[in-house]
Amino acid sequence: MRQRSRQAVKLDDVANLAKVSPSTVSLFVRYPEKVSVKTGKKIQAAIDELGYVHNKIASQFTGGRSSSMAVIVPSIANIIFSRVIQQIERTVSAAGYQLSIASHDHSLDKEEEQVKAILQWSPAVIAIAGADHNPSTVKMLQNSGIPVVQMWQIEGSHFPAQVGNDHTHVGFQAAQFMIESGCKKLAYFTTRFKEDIRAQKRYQGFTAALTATGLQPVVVDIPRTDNIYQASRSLLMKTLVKERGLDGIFCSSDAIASALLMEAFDKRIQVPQQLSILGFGDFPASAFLAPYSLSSVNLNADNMAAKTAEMMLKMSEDNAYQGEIVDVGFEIIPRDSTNLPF
Amino acid sequence: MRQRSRQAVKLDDVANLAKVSPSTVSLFVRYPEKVSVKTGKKIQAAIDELGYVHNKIASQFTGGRSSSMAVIVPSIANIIFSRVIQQIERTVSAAGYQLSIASHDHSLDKEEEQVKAILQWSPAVIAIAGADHNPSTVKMLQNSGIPVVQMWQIEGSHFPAQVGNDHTHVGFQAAQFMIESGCKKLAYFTTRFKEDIRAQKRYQGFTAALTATGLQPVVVDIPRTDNIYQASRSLLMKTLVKERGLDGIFCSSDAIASALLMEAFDKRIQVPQQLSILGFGDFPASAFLAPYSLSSVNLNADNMAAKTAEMMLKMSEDNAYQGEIVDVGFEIIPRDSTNLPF
DNA sequence: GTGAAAGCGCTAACAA
DNA sequence: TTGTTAGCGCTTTCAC
Repeated sequence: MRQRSRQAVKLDDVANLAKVSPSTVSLFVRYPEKVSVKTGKKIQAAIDELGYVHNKIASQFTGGRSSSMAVIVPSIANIIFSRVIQQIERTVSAAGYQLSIASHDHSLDKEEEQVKAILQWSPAVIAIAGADHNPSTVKMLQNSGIPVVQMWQIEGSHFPAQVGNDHTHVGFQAAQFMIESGCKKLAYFTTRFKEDIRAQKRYQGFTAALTATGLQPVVVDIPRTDNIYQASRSLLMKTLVKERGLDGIFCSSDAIASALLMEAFDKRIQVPQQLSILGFGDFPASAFLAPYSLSSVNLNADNMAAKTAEMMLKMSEDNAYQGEIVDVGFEIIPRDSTNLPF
Repeated sequence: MRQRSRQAVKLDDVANLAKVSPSTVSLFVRYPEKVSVKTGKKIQAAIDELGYVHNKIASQFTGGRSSSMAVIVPSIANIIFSRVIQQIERTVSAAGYQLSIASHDHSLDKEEEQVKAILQWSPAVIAIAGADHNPSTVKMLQNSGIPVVQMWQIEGSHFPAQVGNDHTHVGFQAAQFMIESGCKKLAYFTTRFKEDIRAQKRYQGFTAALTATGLQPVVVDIPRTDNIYQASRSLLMKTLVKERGLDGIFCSSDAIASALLMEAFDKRIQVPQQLSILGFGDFPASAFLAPYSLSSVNLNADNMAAKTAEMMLKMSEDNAYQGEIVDVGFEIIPRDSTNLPF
């Protein structure tokens, strides 16, 4: 690793030049308002002249105050997470925190490693997606004394701070919606079903609603691939042939759903008369697809991100605040790809 | 801010329990292979028993080795950046680095702030998107002694390490392609034109190619909005009416392009006979849109991300390595939305 | 509002 | 391969 040369300009140098004590400079750098205007000006002049950069590493080392935060998600590239990360970054960076990110691609072991690595930096707060982790991951987090915000999902009870949705419930409502809109045989299209715990939860809810109505769910687990659109499209006709009478599909993401929509159009399958398609995530494009717009489950992700960021800040600033459980709710947005429920 | 309690278990405690010296523990924690197997086992046992977490802050403070890296982009939510970040995170975290991210939404002043904040943490390397920055931003980076990888764009000469594309050239080639495929009147659809410097560069190249052929470019700057798909769609007909004879559009992203494609379909505009549409970024969905797939400029973003990450690691590990300029190239992918060039 | 003194937890030399 | 020693740059008392 690159050897960092010893810091060129340090706080003491600024103090010397400004003819004040180091502790005054330290105060000024962190809380400018706590220093008299006159002294502040002198110090600022010295800082500018020397090009001093405040050393956060030394600062945090000494003072025990952390001004970094971390967020751990399965995937950064997934549009739904990237939007959330974007918003969290915006909020916490405006409050003076540096944001670290880690992703683990739905591997609980990788997640454990990522948590371990993050704890070594003692961030002020950690936001982690999902409720299911390796036992040792949970233990590490709990022992660390670092506050955790569980996001995305509000199931499970490892942490008192949770912002997100009950995915089992989402799945249940989705099935309900499709049944009420007239579907007689339903499938659940997903990918990485083995790894994606939230997708499993939604499927559980989906199944519960179906069996309550005497229906049998079909699962299609789209093989892992470089391009989910291609993979999804290639499975539609096969599935329709194999599962005769299939007239409704609930997808694990709008990417899958819009791919199916495109394939249905190409193959002249009437949507929604012959086939209803319901997405998940309500991507920005979904409302504006042609010829059919895509019905989808909107997760209030922006609201979730805002609430998560807010809670992160609050937990960082206020020791006593333990967080709370916020169900941000969801909404099934009916568009062209599904019939209206009767 | 939350007051971190003094560290419960420290390296010295581990050393005491394992009956070795602190420096041996330190060595073991960082380079396990440099300690004898026997001693290593003792130390590991002590670490496990005490639940010791290595303090990277103290480590970095003392030793001057940084094991964090930072990446600065205009936007995290933009699919093209989120994929790049994902890949960089994967690579550098596998090499033991923590990745910080910052975004500035195309504001050079915000970028400057973000750079300042990041420098305070003295990361091992900084990757920054784009070649244009405030002069003081460049100065800060250069004075910091921290290696910088300029990514996304290889124009400009502030830093010897650059990975990306020549966006002026991309714009030129795009125009060339559309002219050769028969377009007589071309428009450039973009958004945030004032802020997005790369979009401007592409437009410059685009214009250069047009004027060389005696054509006049039209620019449509889509107003800032919450949903680019909606905003793009709503501008197509207006533009076609206003700019009679318009028969080709080069878009600043595949999001805009696919929205126009949808709108064209809805309005029964023949694509590509009446109107050619060329995207930028080659989103995963673009090849699989129906009824027309979208022609687009593929930027080899995955390759760019890989090269960037590789260079970041190399610059971190090897003091002497100054980086290099890598043009990852691009490819215009002809699909249904454009005619074949004659 | 400002200054003096002590020490945070670790690593880098060096020595053994 | 392991131990000893010194000190990184800052913040935090506690004075004044």
